[in-house]
Amino acid sequence: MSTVLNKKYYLSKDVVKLAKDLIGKVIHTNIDGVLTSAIITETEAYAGITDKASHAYGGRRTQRTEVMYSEGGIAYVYLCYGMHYLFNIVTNKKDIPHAVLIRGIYPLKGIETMLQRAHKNKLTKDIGKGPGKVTKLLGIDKRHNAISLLDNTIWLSDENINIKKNAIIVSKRIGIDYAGEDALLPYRFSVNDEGLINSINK
DNA sequence: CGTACGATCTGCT
DNA sequence: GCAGATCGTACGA
Repeated sequence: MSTVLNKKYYLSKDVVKLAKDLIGKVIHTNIDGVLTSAIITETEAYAGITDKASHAYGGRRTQRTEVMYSEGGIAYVYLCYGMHYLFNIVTNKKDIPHAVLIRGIYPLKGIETMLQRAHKNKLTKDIGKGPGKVTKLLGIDKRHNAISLLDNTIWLSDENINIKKNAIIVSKRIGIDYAGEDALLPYRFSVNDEGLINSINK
């Protein structure tokens, strides 16, 4: 049985717990006329105005970060290093800029399309490892910034994929050395390859 | 208006 | 392991 993640889910007050819970959930996109879906294998939490690694640190509100202050359940997509789109899920209630960055996925449906988008000819374990690759495979770009995740373009579901607790790795976040001591926070969650394969093959 | 740089990936060494 | 690609955003002048 499959359940689409609803508004209540995204309104969770605990962004770190949510980031962990999203491991093993399924993300679907209906973009450019193609349906794709993939298991979420890696996430990072960005905990609002007190988190130095967050774009909303210190309560910063700009045209770009305004999206993060919306009510949970929408997408925050932005360009990084001038060439990669990064996909985040905005969580918590309005005016609390929490978000979860999706850093890794593993393709389930629409694999042919994803291979084309990645310019690859075969499926590998690491095809969806890395936040820039996630958006590339799923076809997400800045057009999808601020869209609802309760609609039929991008949405998430719980397919009862059972990831063993001990297959989830908790670590510090990546690429945020500028965040001082907050760079050390255990806000990154990922499932190891073995745990992932075990969950898919049943 | 100018400028510095980033929640990265790839290919070459 | 490292440099290069490449550009919107943020912020100071």
